[in-house]
Amino acid sequence: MEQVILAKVALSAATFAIDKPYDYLLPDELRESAAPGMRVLVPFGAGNRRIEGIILALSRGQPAPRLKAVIALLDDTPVLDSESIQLALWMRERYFCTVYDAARAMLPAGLYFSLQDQYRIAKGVDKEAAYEAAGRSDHARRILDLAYACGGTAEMGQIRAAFGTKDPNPALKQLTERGVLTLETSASRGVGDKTEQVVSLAVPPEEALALVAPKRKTAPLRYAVVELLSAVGQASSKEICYFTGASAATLRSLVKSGLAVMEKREVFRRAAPEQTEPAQPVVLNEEQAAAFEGIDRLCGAGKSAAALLYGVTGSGKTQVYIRLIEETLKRGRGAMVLVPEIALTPQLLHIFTSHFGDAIAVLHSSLRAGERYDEWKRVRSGKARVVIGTRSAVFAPLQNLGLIVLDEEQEYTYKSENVPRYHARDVAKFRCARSNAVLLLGSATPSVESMYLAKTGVYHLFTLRSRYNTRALPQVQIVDMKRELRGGNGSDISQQLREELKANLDRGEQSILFLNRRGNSRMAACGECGEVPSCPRCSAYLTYHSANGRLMCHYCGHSERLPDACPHCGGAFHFIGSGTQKVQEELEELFPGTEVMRMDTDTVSAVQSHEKLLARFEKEKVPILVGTQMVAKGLDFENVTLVGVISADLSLYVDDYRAGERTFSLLTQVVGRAGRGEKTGRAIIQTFTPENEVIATAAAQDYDTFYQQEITMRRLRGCPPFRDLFVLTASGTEESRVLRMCVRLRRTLESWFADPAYQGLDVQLLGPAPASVAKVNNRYRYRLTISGHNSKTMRALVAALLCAAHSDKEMKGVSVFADVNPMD
DNA sequence: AGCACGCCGACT
DNA sequence: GTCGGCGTGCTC
Repeated sequence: MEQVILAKVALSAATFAIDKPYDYLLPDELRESAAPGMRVLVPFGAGNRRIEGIILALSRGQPAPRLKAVIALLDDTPVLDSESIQLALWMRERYFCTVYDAARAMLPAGLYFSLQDQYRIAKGVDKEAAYEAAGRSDHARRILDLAYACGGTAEMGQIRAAFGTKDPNPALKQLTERGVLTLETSASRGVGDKTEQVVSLAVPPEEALALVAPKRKTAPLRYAVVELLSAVGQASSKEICYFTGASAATLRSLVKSGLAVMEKREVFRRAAPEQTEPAQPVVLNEEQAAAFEGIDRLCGAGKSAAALLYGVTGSGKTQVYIRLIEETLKRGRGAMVLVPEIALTPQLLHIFTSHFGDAIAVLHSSLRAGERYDEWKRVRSGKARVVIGTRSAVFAPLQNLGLIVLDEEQEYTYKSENVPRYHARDVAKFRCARSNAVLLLGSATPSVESMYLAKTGVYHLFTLRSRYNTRALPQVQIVDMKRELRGGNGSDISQQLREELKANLDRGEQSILFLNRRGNSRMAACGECGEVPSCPRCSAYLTYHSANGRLMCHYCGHSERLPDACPHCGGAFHFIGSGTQKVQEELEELFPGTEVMRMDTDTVSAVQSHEKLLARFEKEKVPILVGTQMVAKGLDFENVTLVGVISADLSLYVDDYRAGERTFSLLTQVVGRAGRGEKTGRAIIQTFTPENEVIATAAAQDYDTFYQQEITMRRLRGCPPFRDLFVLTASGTEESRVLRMCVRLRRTLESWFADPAYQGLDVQLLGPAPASVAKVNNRYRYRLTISGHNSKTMRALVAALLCAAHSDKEMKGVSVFADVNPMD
């Protein structure tokens, strides 16, 4: 029998339950150019709607009767190599996402296509014949009217809009079958690539305002947009939406009514790479050299390995990284450095640029789509052989990978909270295994999991115990805030801290105060009745953005103007939140005439200003800096000799097995900020629970004791690394149904576990319980947790459960997803 | 998810 | 009689 070429394709339209490689026939004319890793346009489902897919493999095979054919190729070179395809398949199994979800995470947004279907009147069909074919069908006639009105082609979007709630598909199908219409699909490159939408007024501002003013009450957004444009002339549609709360639809309607015009404008790509002096060669001290040699030996062995570099704050891990990368490049291989957040590591970026210059590509989420795409291409082409970036950079198309460094590996930003819910550490491990590369986890306070694996010999362990220039650790003092309170001091600043600050001011030395808050956001609260505006769609408070003066919801994006007065009692609003402002005020009262600099999301908007603030703090020797978590990271200032932690407890008493680890890490980092220069540093930790072991060990900078306590607790409580938590989240608009879904899931699992085949499986079911944010976007969320071991069997069970939930007919409208060891 | 097929009520 | 409602089942 005649052999044909089959393409195995992962589909963008597939959900997890139906996701698998689908077989398509590859037409002869595509045989030459098609290759695995290319995206394709294929028909799918009973309606043969055209969707995007990606070729996973090509093979010869027998023509099956129900096989459909690939319509077109969307790429001329593969966008994924075979390793990436393997990784995508692995991610599906590991993170319960579709293969396409995984592929999407690997590609820069600038590569996305948006598919547009359009129906064209077929060649050689005249108007009369067309309407005859439409017969008495009202729908078909309307489609033809539309097509002829638009010069013979009607876009699917137009047709849908014209039909409203009615379904145009039967009529379209009829016309297509009778040869009157032909379907064409065009693929255009995705959003934001090199251009942005700029909106400006089409008429003079006064005229525009006069036109929208009468309807100010009924169409406030239109008015707000016109008002903004009158003031600023033109703005990108993104900015307008942010500042006014208008949607893209509002902008379109303004354009449609002739008030505004929208045009695409080129935006400038990548700011010219900062010119830095070539760096001096790195000189390692004895300890660093030992670690370097040990790790480099692993790299040279050409086998995959993982190592943990445990180096106390200031022990110079970066120098070790640089030497390792140099050697990796010498071997002709590529290297990757992952950091928790690019904005917080300007110094690190600077150092790497000065060492590797143009060989570096920087990838992180706040790059514009075009910039990211450019960097991605530089990596793929081999021009850039060192990649530095955040979580998603772990997918960079770096060839011949030799080394991946995960700096500050304990940071939670390495875990994705969106689909695909991957952990960069796991993906890095996979890539290293495939490329015989070395994974290096670096940290001053390693995650308990990683240290456990290092201690049990799974990872090689390298330790840097001495601080750079053998500087002494700061002297740490714990202050009991309960006693302060009893002593009549209700403020945020204890007696001791005040005295130390005074001493620093007298000596002309600088101090940093750290507020241990998880979020940096500000809420509006009524001064009279205490009302805090919350989101109408989510069970969350709205946060106040001073940049646009609006209240916004972090979960669903809802945004509203800050009311002039409390809608309940008419009282005035004031702002509560990270509390940095309050501390700033207290300090200004304590030390009149002293400048107190504040750093939180309210004073920091972009990467730039974060750096600028710090530069000013350093250069002008601003006496006191108050800030949230962003002051804890990577700041090295000679003249800072005092660090104060205002409220050490706040991150500790939350319902998360990682709370201790996170608090220890934060406190250690903050304390390490003191005394980087010639002078010895001091640190003060204020707490209401001075007896707490996490705080005590952090104050003593005693990771080993902290680790021993924590690992014992993890073992006792059945938390990672001893067990894994599979969290299933059900969501839907009806709370009772969502809860019922969780109960059903639990029952299903219990019945499966009763099967003798699973007798040996060591599992425990917890919940259902409402998610920490119980409602998002009007959808209620409940969670069911399975504590067990992340084995193939367990993952298969969870996958089967998701499929069962999907096909549960009584549970329509409730969706379920799974996450392994989530971060909240 | 999204679409077709199929089976019941209210309309020309 | 048919148009159109939404329950059910499949997607190469």
